[in-house]
Amino acid sequence: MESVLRKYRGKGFKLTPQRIAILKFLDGNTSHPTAEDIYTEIKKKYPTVSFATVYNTVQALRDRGELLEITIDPQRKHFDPNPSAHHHIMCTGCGRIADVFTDYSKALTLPEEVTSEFHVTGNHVDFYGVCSDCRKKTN
Amino acid sequence: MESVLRKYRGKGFKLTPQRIAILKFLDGNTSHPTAEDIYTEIKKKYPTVSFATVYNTVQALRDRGELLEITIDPQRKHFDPNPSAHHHIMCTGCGRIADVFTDYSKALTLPEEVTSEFHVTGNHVDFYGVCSDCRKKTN
DNA sequence: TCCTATCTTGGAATAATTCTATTATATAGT
DNA sequence: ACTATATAATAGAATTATTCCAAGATAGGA
Ligand SMILES: [Mn+2]
Ligand SMILES: [Mn+2]
Ligand SMILES: [Zn+2]
Ligand SMILES: [Zn+2]
Repeated sequence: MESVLRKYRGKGFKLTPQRIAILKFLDGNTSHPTAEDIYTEIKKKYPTVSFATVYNTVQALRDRGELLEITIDPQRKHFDPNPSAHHHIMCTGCGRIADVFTDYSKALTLPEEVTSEFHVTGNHVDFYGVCSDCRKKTN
Repeated sequence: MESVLRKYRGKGFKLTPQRIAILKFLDGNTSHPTAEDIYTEIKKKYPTVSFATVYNTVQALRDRGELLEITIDPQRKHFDPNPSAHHHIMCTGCGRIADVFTDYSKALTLPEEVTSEFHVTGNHVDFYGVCSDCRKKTN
């Protein structure tokens, strides 16, 4: 879609072919890819693309609030092009990460001993479970 | 305390001097140390200790359910010798991680679209904020 | 079209973690 | 207390994730 690119034009964000490919790959992507996932995909069209470009681009997007770093997986970072407040569930079998769009903000209040010490700026709920595919396999 | 060691005697868990030092360091420790934090501490008494021993020991403890891996920090893993269900808040200034003992389990229900796909086994809430020390500094 | 700040790239550097082969030792069983 | 052996400690290499760097390339404003 052109709309993906329109968002970045004239904002001091250079739209190079590699970046455009990354933006298109991320646009609407709910798979929570790792840097390697992105790299592997972009490499199909731009075989000379480097990891540095992938990391540079996700950092630039993160700095603009267009992308989140997900820490749910102890092994590596995952990236999420949906920067709106939501949560995640990871399958402990295959590592797949899915979205959870429930708003828990009302319930996630903190005790006074914490709020007196911290100015709270955000929260994120990690759920863990086993997906249906993995349940079939282990059965 | 001897009680720390008593828990592991006669359970196929060898109590070597290095492990005892690690267990004592972790016992009641609420600082959520990294592997390096543990290594640095144990090295004071056992200068030849290796990272492999630290990682081997925390893995053994994790496998026994005596220790949790905390993923709240995108930079590195932290370890928590308190395996009971609780949550964390990290200061985005200094990286300090504090405990949150509120029980949110009642509120953290998942929509049917998620529960139909995942057998949920656990959850963890990450809070982010700025601690009072860091607020002073930035002011 | 030209200029230049910004980007891309390969490769090196860094950092976190895991692996491997060897040596050492805690502890169960005698 | 002694021994045997399963388990652990160690150094260092390997792996993996991520960042840094210097040199050449280019997007996009003037
Ligand atoms: Mn998401
Ligand atoms: Mn804790
Ligand atoms: Zn799965
Ligand atoms: Zn702080």
